[in-house]
Amino acid sequence: MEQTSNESGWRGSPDLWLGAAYESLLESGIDAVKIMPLAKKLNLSRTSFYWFFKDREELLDALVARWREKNTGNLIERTEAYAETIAEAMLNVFDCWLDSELFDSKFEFAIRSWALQSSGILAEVQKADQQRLDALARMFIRFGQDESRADVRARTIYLVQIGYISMQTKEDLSVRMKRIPEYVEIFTSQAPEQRELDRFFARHGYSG
Amino acid sequence: MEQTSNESGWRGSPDLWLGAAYESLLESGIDAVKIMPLAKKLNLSRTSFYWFFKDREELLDALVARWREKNTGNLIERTEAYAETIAEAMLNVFDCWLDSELFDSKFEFAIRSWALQSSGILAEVQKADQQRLDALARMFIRFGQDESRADVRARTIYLVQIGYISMQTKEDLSVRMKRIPEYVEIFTSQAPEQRELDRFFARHGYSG
DNA sequence: GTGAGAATGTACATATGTGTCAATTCAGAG
DNA sequence: CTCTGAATTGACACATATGTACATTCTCAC
Repeated sequence: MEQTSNESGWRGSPDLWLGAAYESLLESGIDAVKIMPLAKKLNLSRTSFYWFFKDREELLDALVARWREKNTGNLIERTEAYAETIAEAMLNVFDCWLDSELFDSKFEFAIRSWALQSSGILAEVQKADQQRLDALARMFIRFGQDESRADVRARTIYLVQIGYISMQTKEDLSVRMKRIPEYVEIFTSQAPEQRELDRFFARHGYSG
Repeated sequence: MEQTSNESGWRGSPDLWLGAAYESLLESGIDAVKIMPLAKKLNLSRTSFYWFFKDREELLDALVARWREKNTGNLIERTEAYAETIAEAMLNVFDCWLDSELFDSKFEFAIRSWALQSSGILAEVQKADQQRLDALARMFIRFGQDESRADVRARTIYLVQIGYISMQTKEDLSVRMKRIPEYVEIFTSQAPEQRELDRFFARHGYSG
């Protein structure tokens, strides 16, 4: 139910409204992020919203900022993590797809859907895509792939994940884990070592 | 500007409204498919809509039906087309991603975004995903892959395409064509023959 | 406790959307 | 030419949204 920054006796706060906006965005898309429904959800008078935000626009901007800061940063960080082999590096990136602390898939999907109706958001999304693709390609190059190969492989990995998000599948951890070795092999042309897999499974609390 | 079934002297028709709805859906998402804006777009009185459709609901249903009939059918058909090698079969499927007559990517994306806010649509989309994935897996099995491998590869191909759609990239034909051989190799572990590529390029009016 | 100002609430003006109904227009058959 | 019913329209009732102005309440520091 999201109830941050409520130390002071006041009921509302920018974060409270932003949190409610976030939830509505994920559940029903940007057109559901309206002040009246949010007020009802928070049991606050609609107009008190305007004490914290100039208008709806300002709330939406805050929402985009939140997304920008979370998803792209962590992904790039994972592409740069220490790894001995390309297979291990790949598994580092997979961390993002399994840990919602690192990458918020539902948020990502909601933002991309929003991009359909706003060219400003579309530009944001495409900037993020480029940054992420570049980071992935750098990873392949670091492990000795030539540039064109690195580019297509970076794309493949990234597209699979975006596709996965867009499918909105709710799968069991074990189902997804079973596919991991095969994915690593497809994306890197190199099967992961058992110890690499074990390390990966362990950090996601899965016992193969 | 879409102006089908206008033989009779009347200005409106169910198809005219449906066409306008389709355009608005693709441009701005399902929440933009409202009767008032459509009427403005068509220069018709808002209320004449109700002569052809019971209500907005009925229009949206017609929109989903249109999608269902187009995209899934053609994709499955391409997975079953004649091919001598798995690489050639793969290229048959790629036809869909390059020919908007076979697969309407923007339509697909708009429907998937809609699924975010409607559980009915989500169910439709997930049924379509399953049918398409099954067809792709059957293709790999036909060429001798074991079931688990076929499943992951089918997924990879499909997810890449859904991801591509979700990225909403507008790329040059030549840029995409250059990546084709590499994709075939990643997805099938088999490089395509030059003659296979040539046949593919030819049917998409591209001279390598 | 009291005052300042942070936070909330009520009332108003305005815009956009849905759907019904009764009146009207219009194309084509007879 | 005129009748008929297909297609169109404007007026109405209603719901939901935004944002402003002003009054009110509540919390905390003093």
